[in-house]
Amino acid sequence: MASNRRMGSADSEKREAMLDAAEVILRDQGYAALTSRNVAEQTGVKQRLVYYYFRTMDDLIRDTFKRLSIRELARLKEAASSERPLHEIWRVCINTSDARLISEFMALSYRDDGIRNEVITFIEESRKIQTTALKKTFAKADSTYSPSVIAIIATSLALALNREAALGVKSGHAAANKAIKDFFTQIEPQ
Amino acid sequence: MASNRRMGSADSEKREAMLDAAEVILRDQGYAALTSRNVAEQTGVKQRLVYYYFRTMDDLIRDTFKRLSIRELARLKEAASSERPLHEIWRVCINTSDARLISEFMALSYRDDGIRNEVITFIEESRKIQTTALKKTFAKADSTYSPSVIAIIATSLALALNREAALGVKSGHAAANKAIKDFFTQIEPQ
DNA sequence: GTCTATACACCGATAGAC
DNA sequence: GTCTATCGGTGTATAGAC
Repeated sequence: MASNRRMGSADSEKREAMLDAAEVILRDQGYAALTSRNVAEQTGVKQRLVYYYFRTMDDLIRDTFKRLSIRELARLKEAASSERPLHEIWRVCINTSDARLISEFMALSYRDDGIRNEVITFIEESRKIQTTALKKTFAKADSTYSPSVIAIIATSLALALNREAALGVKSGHAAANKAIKDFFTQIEPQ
Repeated sequence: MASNRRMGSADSEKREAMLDAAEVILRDQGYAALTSRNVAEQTGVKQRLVYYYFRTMDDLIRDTFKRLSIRELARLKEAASSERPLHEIWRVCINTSDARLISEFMALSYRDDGIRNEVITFIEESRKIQTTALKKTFAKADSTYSPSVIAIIATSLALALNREAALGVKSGHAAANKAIKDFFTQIEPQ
């Protein structure tokens, strides 16, 4: 039963501010705290206005992830087209969005079809970008490693290092980071 | 302000049933749905009884993770003392708790001090078990790989494979799994 | 041990004024 | 565009009867 409530345009400044607020709330307080009242307060408006820009709270969460996804894929593409793609992609993965924010979207993706589809698309897109970059560089260096396997391992490791660092665990991190960088330097010198 | 409400003992059957219910709810519906009403319904009792066995809902969540943590560490220890520790530990990591359940505890650990401490202890304990097992096997095989780096990489990869499989993504998984197993077989043959 | 009943806060979403 | 006011529903936690 769709209501015929009036809605604001998608390029409004207030709307962007609400997406910003949603990111902050998700990161700091988790998805249970992502309420229309909290978004309104953080944005400096009244609760009712949130429903002027978003049909439901689910819509707001999805749009928040979509915006994040576009931003991260753009960073990856830029890194892939740089002079040292392996090193630059690793740098992007290690300096990605806050681990707390990612973990919220992960948890949500298992129960919200809309977010799950967005997350799957993001994973597949980023893996494609990474694998393509690795393939090119490996070919130049006559390496026999499997680009797709290295892509999965590096992504997994970067996520885990970020997650643990956010928790305060860091034993063995420096060594793992060095091992990956040494491996990439061997294939992509200078 | 602690209340002097009466409390049930820690080894009651109903209490265990409530922890079981909490795991199911967390896995299937997420932490926002982990309410005293839902736990009561799933356990077949009235809401009030949940507060007879747990002082607060936070206590219930923490005890749920503690029980899970003990169970998983026991499985790891058993694997480490088997005849083929590397292969057995990898098997335990790949067949660990449901990825959805883990992601809920991960998200919670960033905001609940009690859970965070339990999670940190779990990570450090399991890493110690893994690294010790790797060290022994590597020494026997004269391998020069760093046990702690391999432990972090393998754990990260297992978590990522489980997470993506739960989402429905599986491209490159078979190859990654094979690469790890080949590596372990090289060091730990038969 | 287990229950009914209840206090009080907060949630999503809407109607309709300005 | 932005607001006040409000609906019905659900959350934690408690008092106290049986």
